[in-house]
Order: sequence, then structure tokens, then C-alpha cells
Amino acid sequence: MVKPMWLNINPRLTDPIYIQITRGVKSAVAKGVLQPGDKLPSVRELATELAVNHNTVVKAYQELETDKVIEVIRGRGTFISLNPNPSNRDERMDEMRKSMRTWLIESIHLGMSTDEFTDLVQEIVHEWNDGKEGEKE
Amino acid sequence: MVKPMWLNINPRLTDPIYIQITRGVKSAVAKGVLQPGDKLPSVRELATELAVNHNTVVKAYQELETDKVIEVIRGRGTFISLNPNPSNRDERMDEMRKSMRTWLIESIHLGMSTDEFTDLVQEIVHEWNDGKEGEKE
Amino acid sequence: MVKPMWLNINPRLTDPIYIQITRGVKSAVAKGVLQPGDKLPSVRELATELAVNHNTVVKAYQELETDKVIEVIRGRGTFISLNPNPSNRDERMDEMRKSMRTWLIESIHLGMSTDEFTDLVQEIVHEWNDGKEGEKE
Amino acid sequence: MVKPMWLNINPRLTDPIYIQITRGVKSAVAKGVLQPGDKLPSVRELATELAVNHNTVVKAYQELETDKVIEVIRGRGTFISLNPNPSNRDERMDEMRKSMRTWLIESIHLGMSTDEFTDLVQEIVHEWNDGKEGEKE
DNA sequence: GTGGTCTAGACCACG
DNA sequence: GTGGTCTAGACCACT
Repeated sequence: MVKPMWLNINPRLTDPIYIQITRGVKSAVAKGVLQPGDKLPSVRELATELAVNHNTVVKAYQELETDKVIEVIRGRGTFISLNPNPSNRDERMDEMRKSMRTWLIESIHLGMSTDEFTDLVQEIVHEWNDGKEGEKE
Repeated sequence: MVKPMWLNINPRLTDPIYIQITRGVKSAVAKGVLQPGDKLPSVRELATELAVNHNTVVKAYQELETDKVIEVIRGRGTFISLNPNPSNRDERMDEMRKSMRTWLIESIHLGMSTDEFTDLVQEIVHEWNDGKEGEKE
Repeated sequence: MVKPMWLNINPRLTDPIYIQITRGVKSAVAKGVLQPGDKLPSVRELATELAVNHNTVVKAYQELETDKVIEVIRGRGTFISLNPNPSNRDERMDEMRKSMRTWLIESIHLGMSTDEFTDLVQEIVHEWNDGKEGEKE
Repeated sequence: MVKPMWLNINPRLTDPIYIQITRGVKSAVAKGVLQPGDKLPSVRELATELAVNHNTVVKAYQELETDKVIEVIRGRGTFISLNPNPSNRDERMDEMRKSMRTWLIESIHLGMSTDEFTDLVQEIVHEWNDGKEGEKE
């Protein structure tokens, strides 16, 4: 078992490690690097590879499970969900909207116009689309 | 001294209170409700009015000062900055980009296309522009 | 030996597989699909057909035996019990009462009145009676 | 700080301790022993009183929070929710229905008719209503 | 082997 | 003081 290439964590960042893991998995799924049905490393494997405590991985996996990104099959392991329909969609949309408003205000304080803010978002989206192409090849 | 009408804080939200304060000030400045040179309430006053801990306001003001949103003039008080050019611009831009990428991934997991994500951001921007008009009148 | 049509198991559910098996057998017996004296598949057969671990079926059969739902006759096989009088009746009744209390509390937290809770149970019972008619035809 | 009279836990039961805590709090809230706005003991207080690890209490409180039974006010403590509207209502209702079906089948295997099952549920409901009266006095 | 629970004790962010 | 995160290591249920 080697460290999954789709996951990088940095224990020195301020973000909790378990958040870094969930983010990494979600990113890999969104990119298509991880496909529905793919098996994730076991809790203990991943904990060993990332050199973190296994409970940290447990917490990350549980959060991914409540977000319906992964599903646990008893005794067999953990897999990318085939039916990723979260029940907390509305709350997460609200949270996203709030975050956007905050960042819009932040951008204004950084000297940007609202148009420049929109452009920045476009840039992020394009960067993502390009990166996704790259991964697929 | 009465509670500033431009600031509402809610200790029940998950966001730290000092963040709610900085956000409120930044929002008021971005909207033009607070203008450069305007005097802010003192730490002591604001803490009393918001019924929060004195240190919480100190922390908020410190953060606003490092972001060059406000200026503290010793013995005179705290004012909206006349020269709001932050030195930490690059880090904050980076942080914003990272957050955008995270939210883009989140939106994909919520079943949105990248176009729908862009639309959502547009919606937020328009909502802001409309709201800003409202405030000015 | 083919997979019994009266038994469906799904390793993705959170319920342990051995519980799913006992539940399936109990349900089939309660519906009359399995009659006293009917022969059940052997542990080995069932494990193969359901594509589950052999020990999982062993555990399910053991539990069914202690509940006096099935009887193992050495050398002949496993059969639906002719005399289904469990010795652990009192404990199981207690367990049922506890579960009912827990669900009653849960229903209150979901905004239901005790009457609505009773109605829900009625609904379940009617659904069962209808389904049982369907099976018999 | 004394052990809350509304909470009994037994580390020897098979149910995880954190579930026993959530159940106890939900029960007390449903009974009206704990009212919206009431303060719960702090994580560390409760952990000390129950002689369990504080993380066990943390887990229980977090589950109660996602079920919207309690809410955390930063730095002040944990309180019974004023607005207990859970977002996972549908899933919990489904879970309840499934459990009811299972218990109905169980009751049949314990020699009860469907009418007797209904009666048992009535008995539980009446016992609850009586107990609730008792608590109120 | 798998994930789930619990303990013990440390450290951090927030108020 | 509050809750949140993490580590280390144990034990259990299930397959």
C-alpha cells in the first residue's frame, strides 16, 4: 500500500487534518480521479500512510459518509458512493451563499470591483476545467 | 453610546464573534455606511453594547487593523482607514482563491455544474449591488 | 440450490448482514412463506448464494435457533421450528418495550404527537396485513 | 455540580455510552424536564459526574447538535434548542418505520397477534403520558 | 481483515 | 471558563 497520489495533507496547516482529508477526497471525486464504486484505502492503511492517528481518518470518513460522498460496506471497506445525494443540501447551499457574500466584501477591501471579483471566479472555474482535462488524460 | 445600527452579532452562530464583528465592519465600509475617517466606538463601549467580552472586541479591532480597514490613533480613538492598502494583500488573495476552489468542488458535490456555480456567484454579486443601492438612499 | 426468493440481503445497509438474514427468515415465517417443518438451505449453500461469509450465516442460524425459530437436526439439516416457544420471551418483550419507548421519544422530537405516533404504528400494521394477504394468494 | 437527576447511564449496557447520553437528553426534553433555553452541564462537568471520558460527552453533544436538540453558544455553554427543527427528519422517519416493521414481525414470533401488538404500543404511550404527568407535578 | 467505540491526556481557539 | 482537535493505544462487533 502506497500513499494515494490523489491525497496530500500537511499537518502544519491551520486546517484540521480530517478536513484536509475530506477536501482531498471530495476534490478527487469531483475531478473524476476517484469514480463511484472505487475502493478507498482502509482507515488503518490511510492512517499509516499519512502518518496520522487512525481516529483522525475515522472522523474524516464519517464526515464523508454523512455527506454521502462515500459509503461503508460492512467488513469489506469503504467505497465512493454510487448514489451521492446528500440530505443536507439546502444547508450547504446556504453556507456557500454566505461564504460568497463574505468573500465578495473581502474582495472589495482588497481593491477589486465586483466585475473583477466575477472575473476571478471565472478564472478559478477555467483553471478547474483545465485541470480536470489534465487528470483525465 | 448606542449599539451601532450597522452591526449585528449573534453568539449562537458557529462563526466566532470576533469574525462577525470584523465582517460587519468590513461590510459597512464596503457599502459606504462607514466612510474613511469615521470614528468607531471604543473597545469598551462596543463590548458593552454588544454584550460580548472585551477581549473579543480587541481581537476584532486588531484583525481589522492588520487588514488596514481601521487605524488606531493613540489617545484619539479608532477610525476607518484613510489609506486602506493592506500589506497582506497577496496572502489574502491566495486564501480567497483557495476558498473558491473548495466551494467550487463543494458545488459539484451538491450536483451543480460549473456554469451553475458561476450563475450562483453572479446572483450574489447582483444581490450585493442591489443592496448597496438600497443603503445609499 | 438457488438463492431463496424470500431472502434479500444488502451488504451496504448499516444493519449487520447476520441481522438481515434473521430478519428475512423471521419475516418469511411470519408471513407463512416458510412453514413449520420446511427445510432451510445449509449454511454452506446459503453463504454461497448470498455471497457472504460462511461465519455470517452460522451466526444468523445460531440466533434463529436460540429464538426457537429454527431447529437444527444433526445430520438431517435445518428446519423451521415445529414448536416455536422461545425461552427468552421475557427479555425480548422487555427489549421491545424499551425500543418502543425510544421511538416514541424520537417521534416527539420529530414533531409528532403521541396520537400521531399511534397512527403511524396503525399504518405499519395495516400495511403488514395487506402485504400478508398478497403473499398468500 | 451534581449529577443531573435526569440522566442515568450504565457503562455495562451494550449500548454505547454516548447513545445513552443522547437518549437521556432527548427523553428529558420530550418529557419537559429540560426546557428550551435550559443550560446543559458543560462537557467536562458531565464527563466528571458520569465518570466517563470527556470525548464521549463531546460525541453525544455533537450528535444532539446535528439533530437540533441542543445548540452551542460560543464560550457560554450548551443549551436546549429553541428551534428544534431537524433537517434529517425524513431519514429518521424512514428509520422509525423500518424499526416498527421489524418489531411487528418480532411480536408475531413472540406469539402475539397484530392486535396485541397494537395494544402493547398503546400501553407504552399511556405509560409515557402518565409518566409525563408525574414529572410535571 | 474491516470499521466503531472508548479512555487518557495533550494542545488550541474562543470569550 | 467553553468546546474542538489530535494522539496513542485498547477493545469490540462484524465479515
